[in-house]
Amino acid sequence: MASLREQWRREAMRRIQQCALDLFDERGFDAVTIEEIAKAAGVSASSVYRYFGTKENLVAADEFTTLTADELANIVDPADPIASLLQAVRRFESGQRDDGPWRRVRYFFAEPSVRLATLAELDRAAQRIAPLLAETHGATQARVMANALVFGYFGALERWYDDGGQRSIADYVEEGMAPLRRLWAGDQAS
Amino acid sequence: MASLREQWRREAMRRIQQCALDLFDERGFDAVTIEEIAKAAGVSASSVYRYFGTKENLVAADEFTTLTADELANIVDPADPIASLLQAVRRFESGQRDDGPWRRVRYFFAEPSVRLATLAELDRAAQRIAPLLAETHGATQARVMANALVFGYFGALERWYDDGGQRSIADYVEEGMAPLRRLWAGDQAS
DNA sequence: TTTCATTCTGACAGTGACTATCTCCACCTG
DNA sequence: CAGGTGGAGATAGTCACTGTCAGAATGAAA
Repeated sequence: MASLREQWRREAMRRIQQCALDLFDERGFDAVTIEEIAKAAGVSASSVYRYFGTKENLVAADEFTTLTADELANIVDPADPIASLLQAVRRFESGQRDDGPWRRVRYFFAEPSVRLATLAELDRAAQRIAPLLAETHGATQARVMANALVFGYFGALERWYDDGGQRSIADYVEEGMAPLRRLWAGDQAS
Repeated sequence: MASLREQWRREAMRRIQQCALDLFDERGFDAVTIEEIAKAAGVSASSVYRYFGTKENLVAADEFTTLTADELANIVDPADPIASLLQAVRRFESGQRDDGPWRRVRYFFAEPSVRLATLAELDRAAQRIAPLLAETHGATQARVMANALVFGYFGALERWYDDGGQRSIADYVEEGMAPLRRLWAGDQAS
């Protein structure tokens, strides 16, 4: 399954993303062109677009997006999705390369266009999560709850950023989303 | 205050938006260029950008954005913001011109780039609403709740769209956001 | 009414993100 | 190894968007 092509593709994507972040950190997001990133990573501009689609996705592209429907269903617990979220956040925080989440997440809030791309990611995530929540609620309520969950997380993440990223992200999620959690606490009893 | 210039500006914006929607309906969003819209509305392309900033905002630009901080504070009731939202939605639905909300809202969900612009609008709205909710909760919880509120509304709106826009939007908001409302029901007692 | 300052408009040129298309070469398969 | 496939690079083109500048309409002061 990990064919030679697929392997090389993953490696190229990682290299492109690293080069892009290096350049962005050095000269600012807007001042760097795709052409320069491609040259730095030793690929063509076409490939950068093939892999990432947009310039913003060089930063906003999340491992989360690549999950299959089955994997997602395994992660999300319909009875307590916020616990699932917390678990995923903790894994994300410890799983980042040496520099931690700050380097990438910084751009979510510092660069408006990247913020937008992040909102798009979350929107797509909510669309995938909503059906999983429809077991306990109706379709409309499930859709609302999925959005509340996903974008509520974004709000907590922004608070983390506004505070300078000192404490852990999970702390902010746990504190900020505690009220939302009450919404599912009732379901468990039924 | 309604100076001659301001008056003409409002009229021009309305005309540009109408021409844009006409062209979009006729030939599709992507197939229409700003230049064509400008020509149809009898203004320069520069003016279109001056007024709306982006092509997407020709559709997504909401009266909501133009509210001052004071007006917003008057609308949003921190003790029951969902009631405030419902009120605003009902006013919006009845206040639309003859064709109803469908014509514009359709693009929110049919055209991906417009959807993005709408998310950006909502994001900005949440940032403004969060401080108003901070009286009852902490800053982080207020931020999360503001996002849950605003993007939850978006979810309900999408359900309305998916169902073909037959029933009223307020119905979907009321049904879909009922669980969220419980979060503030506790505050009233205290 | 004339004059001056301000502000908005249109025109123009430029940038760069993104798309479409083609050719070519490296990988998989029989 | 031969033929098929799909992904990579190169190129040209589109168009959203920006910056700048001169000129015209506005509003106020002389």
